[in-house]
Amino acid sequence: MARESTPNSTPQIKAQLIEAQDRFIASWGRMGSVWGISRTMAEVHALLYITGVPMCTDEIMDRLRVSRGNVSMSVRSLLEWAVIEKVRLPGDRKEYFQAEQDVWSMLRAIARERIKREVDPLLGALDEIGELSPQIGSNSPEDVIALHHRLDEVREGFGLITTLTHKFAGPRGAGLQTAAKLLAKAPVGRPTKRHKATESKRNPRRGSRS
Amino acid sequence: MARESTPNSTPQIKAQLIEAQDRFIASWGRMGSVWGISRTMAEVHALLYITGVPMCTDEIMDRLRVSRGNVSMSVRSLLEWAVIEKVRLPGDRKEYFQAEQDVWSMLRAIARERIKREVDPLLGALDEIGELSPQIGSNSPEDVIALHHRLDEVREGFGLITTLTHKFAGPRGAGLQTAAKLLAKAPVGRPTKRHKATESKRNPRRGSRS
DNA sequence: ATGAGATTTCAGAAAAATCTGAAAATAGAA
DNA sequence: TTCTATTTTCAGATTTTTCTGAAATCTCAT
Repeated sequence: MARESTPNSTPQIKAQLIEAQDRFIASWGRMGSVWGISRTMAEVHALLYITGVPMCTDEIMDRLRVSRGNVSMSVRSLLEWAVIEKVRLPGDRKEYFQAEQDVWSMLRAIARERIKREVDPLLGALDEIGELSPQIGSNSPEDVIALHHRLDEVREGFGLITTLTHKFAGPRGAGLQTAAKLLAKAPVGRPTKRHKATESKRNPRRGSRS
Repeated sequence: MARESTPNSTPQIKAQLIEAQDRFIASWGRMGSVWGISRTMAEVHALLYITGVPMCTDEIMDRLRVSRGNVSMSVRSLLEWAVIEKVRLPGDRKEYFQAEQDVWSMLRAIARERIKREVDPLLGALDEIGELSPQIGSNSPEDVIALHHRLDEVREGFGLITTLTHKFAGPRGAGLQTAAKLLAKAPVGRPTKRHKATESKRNPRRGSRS
């Protein structure tokens, strides 16, 4: 039950531990920016996850060397993502935060959020565009038909992805993990015969320029 | 075979068509920034995909209103992603570009690239961190054990994801589509019983504060 | 209610990403 | 090879995102 420190902890080991944590935090933070979340937000999450210790705003500020405002906003987003939660310690007025400790729940949260922010808006836009574009009649010009065809394909592809995400990446449940294991065993589909340029046979350039 | 224009195309319809294309391009471009690729790169791809027409640098510049340098760099990235390809028209010195027309191939490319840029570096870092951190002995302090445990969990989770991606998102083949359909049918896993705070029983704060 | 401590907000500062434009490099035709 | 259309490169400009810090707001024990 860890008191002043943990058993057997030499200062030497403690330093290595912190070094390792910092490296993890840095890597996770770097990824964060690639995921479209701020570096700090990712770092706060990494810190809470890798240490497993609930921390308050000041502790996070000190450890990551970032401003109070930044921590406040990052924490709020993480709470929305549901990958950390508030903890109150009796007799302490501060709020502490602790990370969800199950990796899969974390991965599900990431998947969910990304779909929400990336795919849903696209699907919405696709619907609007479909309505707005010239409707298909008995003898529409071929480029109008092609447009609808492509819009439909994109909608179908991303639609399927959204459905799957809702199915497997709910905030609770072993969905993602199940899916992953299922797929790991499944045989992979045979390559399709290459059909480049499904649409533009030969080269449909020339004309239809301006 | 479309000559001066397409059959039945009134100027009215043509305008609507272009309007719809532009909206698609704009949406795709917006998504691009969320995917960590530049807006222009996404727009170039959208333009080539939605029109289906091979275009040269100047045509892309004119349609998207961006600089030559920007188009050049975007096109290069798209070629690396393998979602567009070069086309040469005999008797024309310019290079034309045309988009892969199969949505799934496009989705696979996106998945592949994201894994390469986001997950692979993380896995590399995790290995390094594992070596660098205090090694586990017969009676290591509990926080060192916990660190290794968490590093392993993360590595395992993302490792599985990488494996799946390599399996299902190769540049050829119907892998992703197969996987998606497979999953769409599969029964979803039963929710796990909630086990919050797996790690920190009670509240392991106090002490170990430094 | 009061007030000390804690959190949120947000305008402006700082940093990062993206884009431009023109010079340099390249590549095809003759 | 030479000439020229085309492409690439990259320093600096622009735009976007993120961060800071302090004032405003909130909240809870008394």
